Amino acid sequence: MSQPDTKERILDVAEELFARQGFHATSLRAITGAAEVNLAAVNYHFGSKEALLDAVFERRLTPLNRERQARLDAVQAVAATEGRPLRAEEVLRALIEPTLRLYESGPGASSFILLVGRALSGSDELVRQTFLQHMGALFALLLDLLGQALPQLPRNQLFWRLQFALGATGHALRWAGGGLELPGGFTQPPSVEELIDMVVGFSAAGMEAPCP
Amino acid sequence: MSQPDTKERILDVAEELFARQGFHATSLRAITGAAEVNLAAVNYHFGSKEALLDAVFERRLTPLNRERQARLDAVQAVAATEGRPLRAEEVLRALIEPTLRLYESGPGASSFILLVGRALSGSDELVRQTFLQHMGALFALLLDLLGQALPQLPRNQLFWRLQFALGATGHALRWAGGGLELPGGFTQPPSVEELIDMVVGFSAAGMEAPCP
DNA sequence: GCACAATTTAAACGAACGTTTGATTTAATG
DNA sequence: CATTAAATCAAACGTTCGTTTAAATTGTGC
Repeated sequence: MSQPDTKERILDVAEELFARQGFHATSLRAITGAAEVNLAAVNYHFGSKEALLDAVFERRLTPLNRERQARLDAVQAVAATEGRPLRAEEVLRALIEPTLRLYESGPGASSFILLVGRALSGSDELVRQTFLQHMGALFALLLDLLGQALPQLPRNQLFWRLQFALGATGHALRWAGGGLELPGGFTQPPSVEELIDMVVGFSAAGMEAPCP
Repeated sequence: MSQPDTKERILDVAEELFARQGFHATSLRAITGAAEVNLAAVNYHFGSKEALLDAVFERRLTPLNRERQARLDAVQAVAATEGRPLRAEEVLRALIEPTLRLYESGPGASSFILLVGRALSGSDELVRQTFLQHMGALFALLLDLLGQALPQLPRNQLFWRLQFALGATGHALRWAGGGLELPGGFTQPPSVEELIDMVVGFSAAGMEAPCP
């Protein structure tokens, strides 16, 4: 018999299958089968399949958002004591780095990274809405801080460039989470460090592009 | 009775529903119901649901890729006659602009734009594979041209930056296709022209960022 | 050890899915 | 008009889905 904690085992398997196959394409029978629990366990412990999705996000996103908030606070504090304006690069890094660093916290985390990447892309509206619900007001704060870092950029341009940065980041998360296969296999995947530097550098340069 | 062309009506509806709800979440009954044709019509005319997805991509992507190829050829020719190296901005524009300009070709095209945006994000592996199959060797050509435009950039960096650019572009396509709702609604959607300029400008700046 | 709640189990529910069938209608051809 | 192929149709196929039920099992407090 496996470990006794049925809820955790269900969460682990659901996280992986929701990420790799999508929410709709994953059946409760596939989840409970892989988790070696009874089919009815999901409805007993979580209530429904949708509530299970919510619990998958909740488990990881609560501590992750706490860390993101702390890093954004720290970035603001450092800029204030140094008497300089915020830099777009450090704001983006405070958002992106904790997410990709989840990769180092265990084998199951890469599935969650992939799930976030796919939630960002909004292919499944239910997954995207559940994700955004857990993100709360973080996007508004992000927009505000980037507005301070790029005061010369019109609000409209700022909003869309942030969207593009999120699009690039989501793509990076999907790669890092193993959700996309390398075409031709001619390029080896980078380390987490390198990927963070690349996507932050790319996004920061895009946001700081001269206004056309 | 409606128009006689059953196949076209099925393609139109399938394009819209596959884009808005996803491939797995769209049933043949929903498609045939909205198209006002018999349930068996899909299997009769296309063979299967998967073959229908293939036909949806085929109808738009064949002429679209012809135009993309022509524009990439033109960009190379102009740079050659002017005796200067390629610019990343014009290469990216040759790829992105024809796609987003589909928006002006009719009301149904926005659904296809959304579908491409979601295929790029790879949330449904079957949709992504079908899409990539129709894209053929275009990605390899793109990588080659961008390598000419940015000769100082290591091949690895180039590959990943192109991925980020595709991620940003995919996000723009999903917005333009109406697949994502504006949060808070505080920003009005831009025109197609503006969106093209913004995403091309963002991506080109990201690709040309100094090597860290 | 007994009563009681929490959990797990096997089985079944109705609904929806993609696909197939065979009859029927429509269109085209000589 | 008669014949034949193409297209449409209603109906059913077997499968899988999320959810529910009620009995069986396990764990807990007295």
